Amino acid sequence: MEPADDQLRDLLDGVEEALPAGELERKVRQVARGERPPLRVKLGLDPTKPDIHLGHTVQLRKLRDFQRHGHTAVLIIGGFTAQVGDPSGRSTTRPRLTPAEVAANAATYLEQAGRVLLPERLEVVDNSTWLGRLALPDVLGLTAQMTVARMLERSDFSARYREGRPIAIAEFLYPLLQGQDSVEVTSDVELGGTDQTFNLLVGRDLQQAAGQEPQTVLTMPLIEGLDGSAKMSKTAGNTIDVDDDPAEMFGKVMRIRDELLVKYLRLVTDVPPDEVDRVAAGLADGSLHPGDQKRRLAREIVAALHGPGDAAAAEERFNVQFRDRAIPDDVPEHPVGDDGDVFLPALLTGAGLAGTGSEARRLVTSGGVRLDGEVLTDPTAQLPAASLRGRVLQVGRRRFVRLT
RNA sequence: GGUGGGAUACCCAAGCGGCCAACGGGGCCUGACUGUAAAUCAGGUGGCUCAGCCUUCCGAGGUUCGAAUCCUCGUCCCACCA
Repeated sequence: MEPADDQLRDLLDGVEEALPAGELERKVRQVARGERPPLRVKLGLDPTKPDIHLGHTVQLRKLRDFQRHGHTAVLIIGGFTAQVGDPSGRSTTRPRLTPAEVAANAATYLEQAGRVLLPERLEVVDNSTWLGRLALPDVLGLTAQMTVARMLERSDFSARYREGRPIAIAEFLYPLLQGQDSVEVTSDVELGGTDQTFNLLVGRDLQQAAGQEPQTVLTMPLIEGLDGSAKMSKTAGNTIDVDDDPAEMFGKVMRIRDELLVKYLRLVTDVPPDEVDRVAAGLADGSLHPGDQKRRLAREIVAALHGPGDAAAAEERFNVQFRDRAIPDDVPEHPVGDDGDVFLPALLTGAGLAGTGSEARRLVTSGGVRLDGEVLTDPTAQLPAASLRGRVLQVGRRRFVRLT
């Protein structure tokens, strides 16, 4: 184990809050002195949606930091808790998922989380293995540890309560279940987003009641999504998904707001902290151009999740499509008939470039449809099928189809 | 359990018998500008081979020449009281 100071600087980089203050330092030093085994660091992911996005990777990356320093990552797939629904930060009750949906999501989560985590010093467990076996007396025992008043101290609950929106009793149970996970895996540290603080602290209480040393709580900042305002979430539809293909991922990163650049650089890339500080200063005094730095960010992110080769290819494609405003060469194909005329709105909907004929007409009317770069103006054009073969139909700046 | 109020397009929200495919805002889409950033500006945002037609305003009936608007029943939501 390396010197504890270096390790601590690394582990605390980007961390929003470490509770209680100084506890992580103490634990890490104990490990460094050989007074205790490597730390067991817990991160829970509820497979409520099919894909992991960049927001999740903030925590996964932190978990990997611990792995790199010799600690053990305990990744909990919340097969059971996903069906309860985490109320954190929610203004409404989450829709409940079926076990089948949860199982399907869990499979993709594991694969996607694996792109960030190291394969060694990794434990993966599904909390339905123990939570699913709790009997009513066990559940009552858990609920006895928490008071309604404490639950209502949470801003998300109190806001909902005040505004008369429903809070399901199952939602009160959620933090207790998450805390029970900590008892089951005897975690020394638990990671989570800042909106998880309450849940993470409940784990401490339950561990103490079970005679365990309570876990240290480490919260990571939430990152904003593509729209720049809300936190990144599937519900808001503003995610950059781990599973996005390289070109799409590169393009999405280029679309984030400038204000988020430094935060992303710090939280979702391997760029060293000192370097991030240097970039931040350069952007502030105008010596660095945001466009260049965003390119770099996009390269870093795509390279980390797909590979350097894919990152270079994605950037090249980006240059062609947006800098040169040319037509990329790997566009999907759509067959046109052999003979007769093709009605333009039908062609657009058939190729998936418009949802309805009406929408297609509107797109043409507003000048958003191009054929080989040439703007089409007649919304009801009848085009000879033979003349379309091999040409590229385009809607807006991003959607292309090659007619064959 | 009682008494009031409400359900309008993706979201919020006007409309309260014809001028309503339905004001306004948000979001989203397209265009201009640009660094596929932000900000700004313009247009669009139910369907349909579209100067027209068709289907919409929680659901089912009804009144009327005519209903999102009035009546009846049903469903769901909210507030106050218990």
